[in-house]
Amino acid sequence: MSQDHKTHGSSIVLTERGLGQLLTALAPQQTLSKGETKAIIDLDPRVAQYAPRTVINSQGDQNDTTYFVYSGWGCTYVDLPDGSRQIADFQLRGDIIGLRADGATWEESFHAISEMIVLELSTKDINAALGAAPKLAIRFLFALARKSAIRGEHLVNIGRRSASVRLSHLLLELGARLEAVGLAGPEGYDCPLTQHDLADALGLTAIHVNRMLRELRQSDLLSFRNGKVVFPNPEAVASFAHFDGDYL
Amino acid sequence: MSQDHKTHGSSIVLTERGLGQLLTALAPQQTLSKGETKAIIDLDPRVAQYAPRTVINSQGDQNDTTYFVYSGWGCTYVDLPDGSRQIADFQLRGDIIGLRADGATWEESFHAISEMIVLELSTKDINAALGAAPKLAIRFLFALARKSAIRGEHLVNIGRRSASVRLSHLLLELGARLEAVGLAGPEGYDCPLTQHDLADALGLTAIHVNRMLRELRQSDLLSFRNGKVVFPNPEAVASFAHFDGDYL
DNA sequence: CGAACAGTTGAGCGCGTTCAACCATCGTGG
DNA sequence: CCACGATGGTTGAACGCGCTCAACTGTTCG
Repeated sequence: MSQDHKTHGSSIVLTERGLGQLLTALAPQQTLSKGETKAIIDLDPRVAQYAPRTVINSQGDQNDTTYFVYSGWGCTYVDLPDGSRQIADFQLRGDIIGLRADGATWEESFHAISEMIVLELSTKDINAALGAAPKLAIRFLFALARKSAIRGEHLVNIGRRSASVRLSHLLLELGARLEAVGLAGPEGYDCPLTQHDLADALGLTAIHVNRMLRELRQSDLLSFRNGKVVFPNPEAVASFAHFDGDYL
Repeated sequence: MSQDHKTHGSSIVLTERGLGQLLTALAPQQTLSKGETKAIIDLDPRVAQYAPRTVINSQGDQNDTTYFVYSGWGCTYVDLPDGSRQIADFQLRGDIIGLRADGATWEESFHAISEMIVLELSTKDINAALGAAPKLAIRFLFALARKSAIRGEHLVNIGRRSASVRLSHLLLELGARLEAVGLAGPEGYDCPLTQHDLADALGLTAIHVNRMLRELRQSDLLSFRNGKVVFPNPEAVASFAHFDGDYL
């Protein structure tokens, strides 16, 4: 527990070889070529570890950092003047956070939910490197397009679906994303989220999330207790939630 | 009035010089260099015109097209099994739609609200060209990052704000985006949206949008009648809606 | 042992919905 | 030319989903 993990995380020193291994694990959707891996390593990324429930980057910070998630759960969100919070997306292994135009402001905060290990790179350096590594730029483009599709699905979810469907859909999405990086099976997964986190992602209150979870449990659609999400009947929930993972 | 404008639009033939002019108008946020413009022209884009209220691209279509908006208003949305609709974003002059990984499916529909003129390019061709034109790839990356930020703000809007604030926020956002491309002043703009469109973007019903518009009009915050949005007191609405255009 | 935090359950309220009319405008065809 | 249907907008009444307020339980950590 470093003295400054709240804003900077504790730094971990890795050999170049270790970094390469991290990176191969970082691109689950699309394997990086050797050249691409090298392009990132040349940027001299910092590997940082953050304790659970710490802020990694706060909205409005003039912070020039882009993050790659190696392990743990995080979320990007915005705090509102009235004290409420909206989570835009959860950040899991392999996700990229904060990629943007050099100089553009970053209007969301980034928070570690469980303990996280992330790669930190200078956004400016990345932008410079992308010019020389077009293949890498395209990969980032597609990663961003995927993230954008996920946000689109969240919009549909919050805008047009009932609370119980909304909740099941999100838990199914997280399951599918975790499965893609080998952290879940079709029957369930470990989930460090609180009911409050879920509420903030779904535009609900924690109290109502609680009631919906009970309802879903009682209808044998899914159960979320003690940090474990379980789908007793995967087809049944998917159909109930109108979940189709093609957008992922 | 082509016989097939419903799915394909009527094609317009332009000289290379005309295309160049179109493109300079297309990148309002960031001026394209000559080389970049040429890279796009080399892709042999098709200029198409769509009648108001026609579908340009339907969700699930195996369509390999990326669109650039030259003029008019459109929206990307998804239709749900129960007949409701969620608009993810409105598409205005200069916006890019449908950029994605080669082969990735496109889970949203694209609809012309007013008459639209758009550039159509093969996504595959774009992907190929980006490899050779890294600068262009970075521009697209940033355009996408901006779109992603807009979606994030829409999530906040739908998830955590009351109907009247939500509505004002969206109308302010559209105003700011139009202003950036020279189609609006701070005091208002022409808007071809129906109350139903607004409802579908905001996760509300058209009936409630109607009531909120009346409320906002009566409190002198904004008026939207006969296709014109007017802000009698721009500072007052912005403060009421907690609108800060930095994310745009 | 007590404080802090997450989860649980109940009662009642209110925002936004649904259902139902009705009006205004516009393009069309008899 | 006017009748007509279609579309978008407007208003009222009542319902209900999800919220607020409040109390209580369970667990973890100092």
